[in-house]
Parts: sequence; structure tokens; C-alpha cells
Amino acid sequence: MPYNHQDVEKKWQERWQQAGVFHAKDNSIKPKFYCLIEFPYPSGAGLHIGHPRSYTALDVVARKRRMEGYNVLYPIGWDAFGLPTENYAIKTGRPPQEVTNENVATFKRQLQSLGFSFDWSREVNTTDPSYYKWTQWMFLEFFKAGLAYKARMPINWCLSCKIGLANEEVVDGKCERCGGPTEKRHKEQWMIAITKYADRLLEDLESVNYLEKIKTQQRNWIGRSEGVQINFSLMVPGQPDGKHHVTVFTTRPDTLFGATFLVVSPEKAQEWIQVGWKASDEVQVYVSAALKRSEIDRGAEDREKTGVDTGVRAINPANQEEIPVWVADYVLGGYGTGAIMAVPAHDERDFAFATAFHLPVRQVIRLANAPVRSYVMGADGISPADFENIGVTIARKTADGDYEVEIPRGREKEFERLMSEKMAPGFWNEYVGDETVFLFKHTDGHIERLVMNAQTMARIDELACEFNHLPYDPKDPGNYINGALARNTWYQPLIVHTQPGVLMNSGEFDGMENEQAKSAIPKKVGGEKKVQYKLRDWVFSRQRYWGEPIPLVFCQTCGWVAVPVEHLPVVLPIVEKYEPTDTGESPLAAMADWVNTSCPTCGSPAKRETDTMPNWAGSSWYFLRYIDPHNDTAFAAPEKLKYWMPVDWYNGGMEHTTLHLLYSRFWNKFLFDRGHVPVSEPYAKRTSHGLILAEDGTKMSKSKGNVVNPDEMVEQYGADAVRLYELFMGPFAEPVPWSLNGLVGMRRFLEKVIDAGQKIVDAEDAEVTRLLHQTIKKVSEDVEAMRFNTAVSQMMIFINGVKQMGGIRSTSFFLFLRVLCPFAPHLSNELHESFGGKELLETLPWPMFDPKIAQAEVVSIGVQINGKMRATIDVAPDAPQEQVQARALREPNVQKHLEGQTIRKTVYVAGRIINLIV
RNA sequence: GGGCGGGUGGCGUAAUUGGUAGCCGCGUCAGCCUUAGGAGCUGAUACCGCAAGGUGUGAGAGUUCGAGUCUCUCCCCGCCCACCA
Repeated sequence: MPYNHQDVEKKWQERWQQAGVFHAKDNSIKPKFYCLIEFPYPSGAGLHIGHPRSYTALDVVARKRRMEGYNVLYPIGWDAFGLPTENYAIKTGRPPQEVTNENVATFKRQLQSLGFSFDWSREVNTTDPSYYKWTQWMFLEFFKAGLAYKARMPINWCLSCKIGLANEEVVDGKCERCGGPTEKRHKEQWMIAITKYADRLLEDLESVNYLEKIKTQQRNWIGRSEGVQINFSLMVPGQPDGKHHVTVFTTRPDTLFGATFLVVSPEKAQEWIQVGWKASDEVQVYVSAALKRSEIDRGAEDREKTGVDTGVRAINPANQEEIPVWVADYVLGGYGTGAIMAVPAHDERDFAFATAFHLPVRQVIRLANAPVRSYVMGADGISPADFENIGVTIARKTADGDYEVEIPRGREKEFERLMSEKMAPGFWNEYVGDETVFLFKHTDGHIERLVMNAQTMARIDELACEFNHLPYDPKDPGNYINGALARNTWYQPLIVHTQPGVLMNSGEFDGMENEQAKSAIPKKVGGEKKVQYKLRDWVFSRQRYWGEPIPLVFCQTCGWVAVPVEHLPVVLPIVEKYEPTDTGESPLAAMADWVNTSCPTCGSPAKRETDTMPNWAGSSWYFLRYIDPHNDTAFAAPEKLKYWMPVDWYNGGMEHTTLHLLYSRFWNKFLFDRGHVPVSEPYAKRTSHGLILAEDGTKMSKSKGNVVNPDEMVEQYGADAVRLYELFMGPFAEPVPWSLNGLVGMRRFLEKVIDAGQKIVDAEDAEVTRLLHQTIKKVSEDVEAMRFNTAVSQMMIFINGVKQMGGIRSTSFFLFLRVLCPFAPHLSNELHESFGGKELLETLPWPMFDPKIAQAEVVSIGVQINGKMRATIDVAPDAPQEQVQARALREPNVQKHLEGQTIRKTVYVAGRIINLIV
């Protein structure tokens, strides 16, 4: 039976509104439940088909909680500041305020058409002055606490557009909009010291219920690493020795003896030049070129290492060795001290650099516990008995008279002695785990080591010949070895390993476990323990129009002064043009009568800050405003905050796990420290949903023309069908392709529900009752675990069952409608009413199930013989083994397979299988 | 390169967490009903085979009475981060 979904949906949406069933109460004896979705950015394109996935999921949760007796807050609002709207304004000349209002109206209509149970009376908009008044107020709190500060920061500058670009607007070093080249420029920016909270943001992850992958991403983003700072004294040409030094940060102080050179970042070199270092022309050219490049550009260069020798020398404090200091852009200015000690034998990047510039490599750690195999070539002077005498076993002897031997742990020294005494000059090698140690006996009798891994082995001759400038002949693998022997020049290890092990080539530390050396070596050289974070302070300035004005005034005598609280909000003035100015400043800078003001402290002429805030600002605290959205004396009343916070369940996209989630946690912690909010962590639970892809499995995009329009879907198939499909299409956390046919299937299901309502009987089959209780159970559990797809599936199984079993009692049908209501609220209310239900389903309690009824009376279990399925039999779920076994033996197919066999053992799992072992 | 997910019919997926692999939906096929069907109803649908039967969860090994699920080796795909010392 088809139904007119458009009328039905409109009718119930109006009823809900009239009844106000979704309004959260600020004072209630019910337990509270605060359920939050990420508020959307109201773009000109309208609602994306992906938005409702998250909203429907938490709508189901919110609706279920209400029926379970909770006072639920499920709010909605608009994160409306941002670049797309501003760019649209620049293009069309229309005020962004106006464009935003239009977009919000569209979004609102679209969301309402889907029947979400949002509390629309608490709608907020970040661009509303009564909202951003408080964003500004909070910024001033940061300012007053000394956490907001001004710093010179590099920005990406597009040479043709003459504007500053956000990092994500720079693609391959080029401007995203015009394709022109970009460079780095320096500009004073407002910063917020989020790094002061790094430790707490990390530690407090322990106290919240986030998906583990979300926690991991937050941890990685914060990027805490413990290490040591070590001083190296410098010898600068033309300056007295011992006057200068450089500090490096390292997490591997245990490898200090292997530090064969230092590398400083271009930024560090620039600093030195500024304080009077006379760098060579080559160094100056390199440094200025590196500094111009954007960071993204620097990373995109396929890791080809570049760099220049500075001519400066440093003293390795471990062994007093004199080592060169290089400048290279693979060392970042903004992390650690901007200078590193390079240990090429145990760091991939340092190794690549050393190889590119022929710098020495010294292995200082060997693998501790791997077995040792050795291949002995040209062992003319050695007999098998010599090996046996020292406990070395011969695994293989080749036709050429070479040996492959196995050396027990602890016998390496004896083996080495035997080699040096008895063997003719030549080489042998040891396999230690996946690396090979080559040992060379020179003509003068001394032994050298060479370390390689398996892959390198295959190319050893080629690489080594190239390195030693020897001719390479692939047909003669001995070429390199012979050449090297003849010239006595080789020593270069060709492998880098970063695994733990035991120290070597490290003076008094030889033989020490490297973990132990991590504290022992710094102790000797005076290293200082230090914790570093990848997290940087938050760049809070944007040279843009469409953002919250930063409420500060610059006065010649008083410096930066906060706009007094009673003058907030600093309202974004209407300007004529929205383009950034030629100097890269916000269009606000061109408004002389807005910019020029007087100092709130001394009254002398002063200028307003023309930078605006990033769009992360308004979204960092919106969950607090929902609690008391119309308050004009505070961002929210303390007692309301105390009642509602923290958010009980927050769902959003993985793309916001690092920035938005971290910023808002930080923002809330700061407000907590200032005594403005009652909890330190804003979100008790955080989950995330998967992307909805186009039918072809690729991302939906306007340019590909594969975007699904939610309006059309709702119009044609109904909001309930769309809601069900968004939940049914696949596991909630996974990306899933959209399928129109799948949506049609949901529509069919809804019509089957209507049909089931036509089959009301006085006495239903016990199977229907059982299915109903199973369905209540499964849906209840699945919603909590976010397994919405299987919850919907179970409801389908139920409806199929009703049809097959010939009908349903009206009381059962009513119970089913209550279960269906959170998923398909319009149709379930309509059916409920048409069968005489007076109340809104939303006001009825969530149904309970009886586990005894849900339990099946008869289960069919598998009969296996030696683990192979031979039959299935129907038995009671708790039937004793003897009974089941007897029953199983009566099966003809079982008898057939048992013929001539005796049962040795039986494994019986009640309700599942019985396995006869013969 | 690092981190996190995955690989099951023609497709999206499910599997009580070590116990009958393929539930539910889509698609397809057959039949019914229809002037018609991109509507509805009924049934079938992992693969090979007429059948008995056999095979089957990316590949290969292992543990187990029993493996999609656990262990090891390898291959492929997706997302995020990416020279962080």
C-alpha cells in the first residue's frame, strides 16, 4: 500500500513543533543526556547527503533516550564564518551576512524536512554578534591570562593575488586559486599558547571515552617525545675557539659516539648570520633560498637531500672528535633546537644525507640477540677441525672451498681470533638477523667490519663500486672486494639500523644495552633531559573579513589594550569591498573610521586590530552556548553549565579529530582553569562516522557531477526512507557508497510495515511474539553500540516474520512502532494514530523485552564428524548432551559417515554444534 | 616512510566474538497478476556438478575436535599524518 509521505511528514513535523516534545528543560528531575553533533557550515551548496548520517544516528540515540526517561539536549546551530562565503561575497559583491542568512534558511528547511529531533529553540549562529560577543570575551580571557601573544610568523604569500594563504590553500607550492607561485613572508600574528596545555591534553585522554583511533590521532598530533639536549662547542673560522656552542635535541643520546656531523636548519643559520657570522656565499645563497620556500614545498621535494657545509666545526663531547657542521633544510627550524646531531648509521634521514654528501658513517649499535651465521670465503688456511675446536659448526661447504658456518652466541670473539690468526687475507661475513656484517682481514692482519642488510647485499658491488669510484662489472661480483682490498680504502657501512642493541665503537660504553646508555651517556657529557612536542602554538590571526574581529586596540603609549567588556561585541562593520588589501591585510584595515579609535586606558588616539579570528574560534565553545543560548549577561549561567556539562555523546567526522577536537578541548580546559566551566574535559564520549561516497565509490564532488541531492530523495522517497537508508547502508564508522536502489528498498520496507498493520489478528503465532522480543532486545543493544545497520535489519526480519506467520496482535504492533519510531518517526506516529493511539510516540516509554520469551524453544544445531558438517538437527537450546547425541546418531547421513568407525570423543556446545570425533 | 582501518556471493554487508559462513538489503532469474511496467505478489539465487558429492571468507603455513574469527609470513586496498631528530 503506497502512502503519501509528503503529507504525513509535514503533519508530524508540525505536531512535534506544537507539542514542543524536543525542548530540553533546564530544570528537571529526570537524568540529563547531552547529545551533540558537529554543527554544519552552511555552504551555498546546501545540505550534503553525508550530513544526515551523523545527525540521524544521534537522532536515534536522542529519541531513544527521551523514551527511556532522560531529559535530552540535542541542539543545532551554524558554524557560519569561513572562506567559501567570503569568496562568494568577493565574487558577487554581496555582503556575507546576507549570503549566510540565505544559506542558513536553506539548511534549516532541509534539516527540518528530515524530522530530526533538534531543539530548535536553542539554535545558535557563530556570526551573530550576540554569539561572537562571547567568542571575543573568551579571547580577552586568553589575552588577560597571557596566553594570547603576538609573534612574527611565516605566512604563505601568493605573488599574483597578493594575499596570504592558509597552508591548505597552497598546493604543490602554488596558489590554489590562481596557480601562481607562492613564497614565505613574515607577518605579526596573534598566537594562542596551546602548547602550555600539551601535557594535560595528552594525559586527560585517559579519562574520556573516545574511540581508540581518535585518541591515537590526538596523541600523534600532540607528538610528545622525550629526549636530551646536548651542547657541542664550535670552532668558527675567524673567531676564537670555545666561544660558541650549539645545542641539539635528540631522542637517541645513546648513539652520540656515532654522531659524525651536525646539521642546522636554515632558520638557525639565518640567526647566526644575523648575529655576525660571516657565512660563505654558498651558505648564504642556500639559506635564503630555503627560507623562501613554503613548508609544504619543502616537504614535497621527494626527500632529495640538499645542504651545504658551513665550514664551522664542532667537537663531539663524547669522544672529542672534530666533526663538520652542515646546513640543510631537512632540519626544521620550528622543532627542537633547530639543530641536530647526525648519526647516519642509525637514522634514515641522516644516512641519506651522509650518502649524498660522502660523509662518514660509524656504526655504534649492534643487534644483540640475533643468531649469527658466517660465510667464510677463501678459507685456505683453515681446516674443519679448527672450527670444531671453538664450537663453530659447519652448515655447508661449497664447491669453491668456502664455508657457511654457525657461530653460537658468545663465541664470536673466538671465531674472530681464529680468523685473524689462521686465515689468509680476505674476508668473511656474518649474518646477524637480517643484516650482514662483513669482516675483512687486511694484508697487515687487522680486521675491519662492514654492515649491510639483505636488500643492499644484492646491490653491494654496484653501490660500493660507485662509492669508491671503481669500475663495476655485474658479471664479477668480487670486483668491489678485490678493488677495495687492493686500495685499502673501503670501510663504508651501507646499512642503517634503528633497532635496539648493544653499544660498540663507543669507548667505555661498549657492550652496554642501548636503553641503559640513553641515560649513561648524557650523564657523562652533561646532557639535559627535555620534552618536545610536535604541537605548535595556535596561529589565531586571519587577514580576512568574514571572521570575529579581534577585540584589541593598539595605543602608542599603552601598547595592546583589551576592548572593555562593556563595549563588546566589536561588531564587524559593513565594508564595500571584501578583498584583502594590497598589503595582505584584512579589508577592515581600509576602514579608517572603524580602525581609528581611542585608547580605552589613556584616551589617546589608537588603532583597532584589523585581523579576525580563524573559524575554529566560534566552534571551540558552541556546545557551551547551547546550554544557555539567550543569556546576554554571560556566555551561559553557571548552574545550567553545571547541570548539562559534560557533553555525554559527541559524534563527528574523522577530519575534525585533530584540529577542532583538540582546540575545543583546550578552550574548555582554559575556561575551566579560569573558573568559568565546571568540567575539565568537555566531551565524555566521542565517536565518528564514515563518509558517504558516490555510487561509483569515489568521493562526491560537484565537478564530477555525482552529488546526491537530499531534497530530491526526501521528496521522492520520504524522510523516513532516507533516514533508514543512511543507517542501513553499512557499518556506521566505515565509508560506504550511496545506492539509489538501496534507498528504494527502504521505501519498500516501510510499505511492508503498513501491510503488517493490515494483518491485525486476535492471537498471533508464538514465533511473532518471540521475534518481537528479540527485536526489542537487538535494537536496544545495537543502538548503544552504533550498529544501526543490524538494528534496521532486525526490524526487517521482524516484519518479514509477521507476514509469514499470518498476522500480529495490535498490542505487539504498537510495541513495534515504538521501536521503529526513532528510526522512522513520521510513519510510525501516523500508523500509531491510525490505530487509535492518542499520544505522540515520543512521549511513550521505550519498550522492555522479556529474555525468556526472546529465547528460542527449539534451535537447529549442526552435527559434525571430525569437524565436517554432516547434518543439522532441531533440539531444545539447553538439551543435555546424551539426548542430542542420540538424536544426532539417528540421522541417516551421520550413520553413513560413522559406518565402521568408533566415536572416540564428543564435543558439544549447547545451542550451537555437536562434533563427533572418530 | 609512519599510524590506523580493511580484504567474505554480481553489489552493500551479516556471522551470538573460536562453534551450522553468507542473515538483511540490492541486483539477477523463473512464475503469477497486469493494456503496459522502472509497480506488486510468490519462489530461487556462493561456486563446481545431472546427481551423489565436493569446494569456498586476499595467498601460504600453524594452533585447535573445530578458524572468516587466534599466531606467523606475504600480497592488495582505503583513510590520516608525513624530513618532528
